[in-house]
Amino acid sequence: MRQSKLFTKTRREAPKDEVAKNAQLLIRAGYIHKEMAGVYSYLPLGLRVLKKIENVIREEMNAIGGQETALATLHPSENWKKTGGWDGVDVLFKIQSRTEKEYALGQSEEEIVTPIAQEYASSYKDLPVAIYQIGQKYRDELRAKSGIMRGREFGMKDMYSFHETQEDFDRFYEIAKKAYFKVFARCGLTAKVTEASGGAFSEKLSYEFMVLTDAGEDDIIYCSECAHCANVGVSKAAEGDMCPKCGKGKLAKARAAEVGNVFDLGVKYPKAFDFTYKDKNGEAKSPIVGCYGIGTTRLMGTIVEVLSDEKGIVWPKVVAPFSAHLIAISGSNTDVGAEADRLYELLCENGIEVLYDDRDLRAGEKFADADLIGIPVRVVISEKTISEGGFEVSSRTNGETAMVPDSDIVERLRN
RNA sequence: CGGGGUGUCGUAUACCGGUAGUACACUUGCUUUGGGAGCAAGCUGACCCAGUUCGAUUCUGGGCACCCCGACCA
Repeated sequence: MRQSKLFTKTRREAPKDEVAKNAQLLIRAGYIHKEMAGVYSYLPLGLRVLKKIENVIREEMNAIGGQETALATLHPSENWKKTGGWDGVDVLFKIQSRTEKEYALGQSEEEIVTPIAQEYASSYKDLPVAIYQIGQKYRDELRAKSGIMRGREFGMKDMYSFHETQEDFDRFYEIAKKAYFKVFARCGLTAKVTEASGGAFSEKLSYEFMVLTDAGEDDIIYCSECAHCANVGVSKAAEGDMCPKCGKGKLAKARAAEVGNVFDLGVKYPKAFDFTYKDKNGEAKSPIVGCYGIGTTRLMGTIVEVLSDEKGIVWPKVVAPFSAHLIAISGSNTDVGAEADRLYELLCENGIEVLYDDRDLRAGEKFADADLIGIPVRVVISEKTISEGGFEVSSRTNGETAMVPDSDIVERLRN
């Protein structure tokens, strides 16, 4: 992508109505555009990041047997009335058509996925099964806040699994939990898993995946030595206590953002829809249902919150909009421009995603933009690098700079 | 939803009861070109509705929007 053709531009100032770091940086760098409180559009750069995050999640969900779907987001009200959600879920957006027919906007998909599973999973032979989707969710939040961390329209991956027994659900939960840790690690984050209350629709405990950041909305207590972690309020121990699990570590308190969660929904939804399958003995049984969510847009916001500095965003490689940012400092020297064009074509031919700053600007502005946009690797071509017979490659993460000869550049950028 | 705050070019800001200035962005030209350049010219603005007033962007009331704290939060 030539930056001269990129739809968006950077800006020096953050809008005064955004306080959250994630929104300030993402707007300044041209990733997102605010439409209203809690609703953002994703521009070319932002969509690239979002798609990469989705792909990481997709790969990990597929790896544990999840099957991807695209479920409806405009829902019949009857399904919500059957489960009690029509009156019981206060964040549910309800809309009325011209003919006064009522609909709900999907804030979650149990009401859609359960009847579908009912149609196809009528035998124990069809279980377990896990289906998921990645798409828009709508929640009528009383107060949207924290940029893209809590919106009224947002992206979420939600998976639903159906099992014969509680044991089988527990088995799958462990698998899903490992997959979740992989997702967050690949996105450059360290997640902790907590036990929390299940909310309005499950009496059982749920598990929340938390990433430590002041931009979060939850306070957690966690062990410095082992994996023990719990929400303040649920935890029986307090800050400064010895860890009740390992007995070695001290408990610390911190703010965290919930980037994912898992709920044991039991048989609530199958009961609401009269969904039973036939077991080996021909008896009708209700399947155990599990629900697994990851907020994709919130995850993107969390990455920005955690991985950024005073100059801008520092994307991890796997989710960066491009893998390299090529900057030509040519001035009036047409040789530099020609050499940069040649390298750009070479990288494209080799399948390397590169943002090529071919704009007629001074070096300082290009560097400032590159730092703000946060692509992990920067490649500079100038009179200086040409005279030294290579390209200057530097890391956005640690600032390390090296001269890389022409013969090695493709290989270097692949890694 | 309770409390608090803010609405001025695209963005950030200033001033003012007498019709709005600056910076960046944008357009044109010239110079410049390794860390947000310089000169010149140009374009662009008072959230909406009412009231007070000779006159309102400014004061008052209402509405709307946005932000913050809280409550809420699959």
